Amino acid sequence: MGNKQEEKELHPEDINEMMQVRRDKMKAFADKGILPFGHRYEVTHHAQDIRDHFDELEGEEDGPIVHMAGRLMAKRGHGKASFAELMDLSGKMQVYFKYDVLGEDKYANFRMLDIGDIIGIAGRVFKTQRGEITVKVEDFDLLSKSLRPLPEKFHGLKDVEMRYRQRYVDLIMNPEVRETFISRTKIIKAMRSYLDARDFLEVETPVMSTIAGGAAARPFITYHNALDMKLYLRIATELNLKRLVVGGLERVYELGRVFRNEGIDVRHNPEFTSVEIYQAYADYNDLIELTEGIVRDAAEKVLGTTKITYQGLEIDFANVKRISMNDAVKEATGKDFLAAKTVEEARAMADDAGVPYEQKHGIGGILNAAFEEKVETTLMQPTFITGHPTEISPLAKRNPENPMITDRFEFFVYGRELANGFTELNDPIDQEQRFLEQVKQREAGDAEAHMMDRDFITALEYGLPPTGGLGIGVDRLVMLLTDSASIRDVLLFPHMRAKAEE
RNA sequence: GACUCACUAGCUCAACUGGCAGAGCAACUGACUCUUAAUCAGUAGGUUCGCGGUUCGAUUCCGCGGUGGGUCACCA
Repeated sequence: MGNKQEEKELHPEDINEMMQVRRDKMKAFADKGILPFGHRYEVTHHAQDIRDHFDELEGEEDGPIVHMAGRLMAKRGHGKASFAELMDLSGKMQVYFKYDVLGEDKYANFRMLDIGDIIGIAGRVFKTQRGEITVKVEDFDLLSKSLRPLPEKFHGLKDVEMRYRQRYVDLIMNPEVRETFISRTKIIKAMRSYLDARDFLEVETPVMSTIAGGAAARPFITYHNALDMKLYLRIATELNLKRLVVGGLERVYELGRVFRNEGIDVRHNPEFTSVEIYQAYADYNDLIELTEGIVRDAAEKVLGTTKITYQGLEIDFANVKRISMNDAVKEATGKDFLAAKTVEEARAMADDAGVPYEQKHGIGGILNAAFEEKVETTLMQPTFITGHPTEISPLAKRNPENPMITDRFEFFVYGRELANGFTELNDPIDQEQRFLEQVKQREAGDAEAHMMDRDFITALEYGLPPTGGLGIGVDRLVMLLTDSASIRDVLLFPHMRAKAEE
């Protein structure tokens, strides 16, 4: 007890009784000459390897010795024999500690272990009378003493705030979380290999820049001390990638983080992962096919099928629809906005259809408002919407037949935008006019309108080949393929407000 | 940013209209050499998110604040 008092003075802050007990055990191990925090351990088998190769490994007396390492997740003591569960990357394995095998001292050491401790074991594989594959421990080492108690073994960690803030505990306690993030990595790998196989060059462009362009969004602002200047975190990779196509890198893509200073909800995190892809001499139709291919391939590689179930809804990526924005709106409202000759006429149609719009909207803006209001959330099955108004597409090339609209598409699944692409605007004169229009909107108070990017105009003046471009929201694709309801469930460390103290 | 719901032991959750704050798991002590949410007996563990207020009395009612979830707004 005197010892306990001493320890309390060393850690006066918030060490509760359970943590104190663990610190005492750590000290007891150290007093016995056992390092509570070990060094390396030669692992020969993961839990899954043992299950996979049980036939070769089995043998209480003469089977080979296997070495495993992992976290102790459960202890079931029976006096002089105990079962425990050891969890490694591949899963859990039952291990058996027996007084007769280990001897008094080591068995006493085992009894001192806590759930959560990381140990290495050496033992032989056998099957219990109940038929469970188990490793009978002949020797073990404490590799890392755990000083904090884990959440409850049966219910796991439920508190969503703690799951996001302390993802490491979530990963320990909830195996499906681990699966989700393994899937995330597989999806990203699948996208890379799909693009690499088609001769796309993966590149990296600056995250910090003096102009945040390529999307309609408010940027984060940071500051460079030595240069004494304001910098923006990128909101898209688009303009730099097109510069590279000007430079002759005909097929490029960048898979990386972009940052947008906007609200947070189940679909939005301030930083998110996008992949943007540019292909010279292609148009938006080629990119629609590429989008379909990427998504289908990722689904097949991760799930083995293009048919997924998302939040209870069956979605088949092999069955994709395509319809123009105007036709989709026409179907939903009976109004042909592109037939409107004047803004007044379009406004009357919108009023009639119960679509709210703003004064700044032209015909195209009103069509888009009608689409967002009446169509977007109904697009549950994979659907490519094409022909977006020029007014809302400052970087897309106009449709040759109808300059009101662009050769653009957006890919919707479950009522959400998953990808966006278009034939790139490569006419520097037109691009400059569009930027000027954006700047006007910006000056009128639209913080999300584009900034003027003179150098980008210059690049276009050197000549951008006809090019198709595409951006995919990687997090959203991962959500769909892992059946995750919130973007936070596919981000290892979603953005959280800083805690007041700590 | 608005609205709304939540916050109780390490974790998962209880506590009727305001009346001594409880359980399971985890922990601790003991029993137990094939259990698997092991079992059995016992013990300990709380600033009920924080600060105010109403009340004889607040986990409960009211106000302000914090954090989180959801919906909306903005957007991908």
